[in-house]
Amino acid sequence: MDFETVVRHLAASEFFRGIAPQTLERLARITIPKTLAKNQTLFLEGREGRAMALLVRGAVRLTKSGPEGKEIVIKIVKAGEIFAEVILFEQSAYPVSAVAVEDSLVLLLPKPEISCLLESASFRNDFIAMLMRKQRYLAERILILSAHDLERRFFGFLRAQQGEQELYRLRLAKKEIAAALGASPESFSRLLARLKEDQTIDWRKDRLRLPPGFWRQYDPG
Amino acid sequence: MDFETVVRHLAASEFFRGIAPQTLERLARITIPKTLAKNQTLFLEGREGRAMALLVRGAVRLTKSGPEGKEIVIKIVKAGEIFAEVILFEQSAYPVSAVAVEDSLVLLLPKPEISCLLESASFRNDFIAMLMRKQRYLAERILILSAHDLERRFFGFLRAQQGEQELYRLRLAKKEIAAALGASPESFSRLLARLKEDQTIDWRKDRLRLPPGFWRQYDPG
DNA sequence: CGCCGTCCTTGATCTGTGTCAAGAACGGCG
DNA sequence: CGCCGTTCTTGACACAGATCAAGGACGGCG
Repeated sequence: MDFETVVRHLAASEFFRGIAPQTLERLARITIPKTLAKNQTLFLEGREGRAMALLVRGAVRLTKSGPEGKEIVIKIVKAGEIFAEVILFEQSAYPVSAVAVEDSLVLLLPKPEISCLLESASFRNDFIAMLMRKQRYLAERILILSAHDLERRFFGFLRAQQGEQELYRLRLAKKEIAAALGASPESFSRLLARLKEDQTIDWRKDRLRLPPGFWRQYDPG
Repeated sequence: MDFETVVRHLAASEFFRGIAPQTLERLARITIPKTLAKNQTLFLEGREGRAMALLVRGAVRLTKSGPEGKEIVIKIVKAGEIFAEVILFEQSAYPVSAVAVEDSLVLLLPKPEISCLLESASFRNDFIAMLMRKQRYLAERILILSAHDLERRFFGFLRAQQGEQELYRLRLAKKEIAAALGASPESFSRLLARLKEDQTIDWRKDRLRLPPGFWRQYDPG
């Protein structure tokens, strides 16, 4: 990938929007673009790292592993988002593993340059605001995983992923979604069977349709 | 509480350690000290707020409420920690409720002054590092809640609270601990009964004793 | 001391979800 | 097209933990 393209991707990202052009070029000079095939691992939990990542295209699953090799999904990163920024301060080991769930393109941004950018008050504010949004997201996820049943988690997932639509395009495999919901593929399959039975959803291939006005009468609890 | 005491508390906190004395005094001038009785609410989820908080003494439970009034504990804040810093950027509504679990003392630090402090590179680094620690904590908590059984969560809680000791002082009521573990009081009570039966623990009043070498042979998974 | 409210325990039962197993559907590839 | 590995579904079963209910212990206070 050529330099110009990297600059364009950076400039297009919500995150680096406000950065001065020459700063951006300096940044672009040290960013490492990397394409990931579906299921390819970007980094593993516990490994050392010195770069944070901007996901330009695709989707990446962040997981932590529990007892007996159980993998818990912490977050599915979507295009435009930053991840692994935790590496920039204090600790140098990734707290999660990152695996592409679709063919993806990431830009790796080495640590030192980012620290410089933080001198700028506006970038700093954006950066901190991003961290706080993540903190809220994780707190919310704790709530969802421990207080919502699978059905609620599923509709919450849909909304988080693509907003309150009537028609969804699901690019992830069902077992991927099950994992993201913190459930087994079997349980998720049973949930879908039940919802189909009740006429609440209509799922064909990767398209999911909800009845009109579904979200209006839906109570997130 | 007098001005000098506030300055002393601020200076003593790990968080404001590196701050210049005159800056600290300026900060102290606008901080609002507040004592909380056990079970007193500091703020409620969803309410507007403009101040973050430093817990000087005591302990505070942060919760989110789920369907049917179920309260999920996100974190138990211990003395010396900052909380509600999420209020400083982007959104002005608290994402959690904060209730004292012991008699406590908090210092409320209004937003504008903190923004100024971020100009200092060293404070900024500490601040961001703190945010990242929290992010790790929350990700870890997601793992613990969804992949560890109650017994593991209990020992993990002990360690997180007071490190790997043989003797613990538990200031919280059992039902508080149960809630912090994401379990019902009944389940927790049964767990304790079982562990007592197995001679793994000895719990009298608020003192808990583990057999010597317990942590060496304990596998966190 | 005795009362009362709260916390704790214990038992019985319920339920959502995990696990195991086996077949069915799908999708890529030769 | 047919094969084979993967994913998906379905059924039977297991189990941790929730819930409901009731009794017991404790602590504060009059």
